[in-house]
Amino acid sequence: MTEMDGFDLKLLAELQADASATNQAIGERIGLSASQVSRRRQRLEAEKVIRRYRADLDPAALGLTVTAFIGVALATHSPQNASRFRALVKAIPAVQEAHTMTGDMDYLLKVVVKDLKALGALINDDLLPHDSVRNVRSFIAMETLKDDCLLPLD
Amino acid sequence: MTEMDGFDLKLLAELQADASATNQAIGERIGLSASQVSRRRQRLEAEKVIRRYRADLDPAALGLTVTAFIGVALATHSPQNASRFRALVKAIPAVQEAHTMTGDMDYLLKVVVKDLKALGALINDDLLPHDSVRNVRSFIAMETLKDDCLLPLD
DNA sequence: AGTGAAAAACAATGGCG
DNA sequence: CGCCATTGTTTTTCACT
Repeated sequence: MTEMDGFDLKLLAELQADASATNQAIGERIGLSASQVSRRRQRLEAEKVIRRYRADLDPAALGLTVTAFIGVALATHSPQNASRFRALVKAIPAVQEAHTMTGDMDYLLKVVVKDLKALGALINDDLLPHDSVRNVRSFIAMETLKDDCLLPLD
Repeated sequence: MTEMDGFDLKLLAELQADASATNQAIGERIGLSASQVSRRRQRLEAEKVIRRYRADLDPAALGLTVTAFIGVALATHSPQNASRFRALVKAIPAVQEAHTMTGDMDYLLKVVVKDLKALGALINDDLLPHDSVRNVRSFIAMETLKDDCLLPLD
């Protein structure tokens, strides 16, 4: 992995905030020519510092009104059980994030669904019946104050 | 907000998975000409269904190795206190998400930091000393199984 | 609602200072 | 690393169905 200088960090900051800006426009803001922005960008893509480009959609506009976090405790901690649970969460599109956690819960999921009924269905029909799951505890987000997904770049 | 048809949903699914694909390539996959993809895309942008385009960066490549969730209880639930806490989390770049929650914790934050030391500093220097905060409880992600940010589009 | 072919904008290279 | 010119690609617009 190559060293990153201040220009790279500024470029990354611009790109994660708005990837639709032209190399020219970004260059003007960070003090670099368009061709240099292009070159650095290609390097950062090749190095996989930039993983991909994506459109950021508005959940509310798509009728997805409920965000919730679900803490999951597994039935046992056998490797088989863990891998079956992994497959389960990967197969559920509503699951945005899944982390294995320290502390009393084994997994923490972030889910986005249409309404509370869909959340209930997800928990009762998908999660709880699965053999690997012992129990779940859900926390519903009433309001989202911040969700910008902008990594802190020093 | 205009009605969305099957083409729009397919287009959105493509764009949130890979926004660097050309209109031509997307058109071939969803069965539309490049010019139609362009026109629909502009409409979805104008309607703010597409909020923006972002580069998805690799936290590990940037030295951000720790993801944690922090549950926060406020000292009091006065409007002033709530708005001061909002300002606080918006001012901390390490905070990726902040939600007000049902249940026993008032806020749930998702933070990404360099290491455990930085997490400790964030909690002890930024969060706890703030007058609006009563206490916090943190959960550290050991491993992230899924973090694709792809909204479920029926 | 859609296509296809122009025109305009942009990205990507290479050479040079 | 900036600048310039060139080439190839992509987006966007327009005429048409």
